[in-house]
Amino acid sequence: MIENDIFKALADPTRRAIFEKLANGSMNASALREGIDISQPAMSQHLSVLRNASLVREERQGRFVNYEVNPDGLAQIAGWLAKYRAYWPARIDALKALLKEMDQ
Amino acid sequence: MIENDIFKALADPTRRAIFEKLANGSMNASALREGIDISQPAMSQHLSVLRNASLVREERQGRFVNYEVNPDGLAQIAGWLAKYRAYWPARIDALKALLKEMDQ
DNA sequence: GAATCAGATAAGTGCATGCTTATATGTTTT
DNA sequence: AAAACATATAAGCATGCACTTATCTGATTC
Repeated sequence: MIENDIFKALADPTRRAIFEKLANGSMNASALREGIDISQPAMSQHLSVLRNASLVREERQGRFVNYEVNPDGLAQIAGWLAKYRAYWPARIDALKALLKEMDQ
Repeated sequence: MIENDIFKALADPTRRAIFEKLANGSMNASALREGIDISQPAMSQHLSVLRNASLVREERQGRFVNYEVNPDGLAQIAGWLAKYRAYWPARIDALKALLKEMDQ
């Protein structure tokens, strides 16, 4: 199940950090390692998990592999979340605040 | 980190099933077990994880413990997702379709 | 074409996690 | 107050998962 792959992929803080980094601009696997204390194989494995969860996608460029956010995965989460929007009104103010805070 | 707790909690399909069930109406731990092949302790442990992730909350009623969706957890996910809404336009049609589909 | 480089894969290891059985806690019923 | 009941906790076990080192593949450079 893809939904399961997505949540499992995001259950790891390192993978969320990688994803966040990619969200600020696509880059190759080596560049992604900068600033994160992680071995080359570990990064490769994390990227594989994110790829299988349709959270990122790759594009080979010569001997580099460029990675970028794949909106499909995000849409899946949005879809999952939407099932429960009946419960959002209770938290709508907190959400608005959160969004505003993030816009600064 | 609470964000981590939330994604880890949702990474388990049984817990997502429990959460979904609660989203359709609050109920006690025993009622939750119906239809899901799961032991009493396992259910109790899953509920503990969901509780710690602020995805559900409990309310003791006599010797029963009533569980219900806690909007706080959902708001956290919505907040996380919002950080990446720059990528939503690319998938906005798919999302709309998803939402419409879910409304039937 | 040999050396170098980016990245993926393989195999092994330790810790996290979801389950089990057994037992404890707290509440209601008789 | 004893029995029954709803739920939680404890302890042990098997599997999953994130990491490691070693090696492989494919592309580039010299």
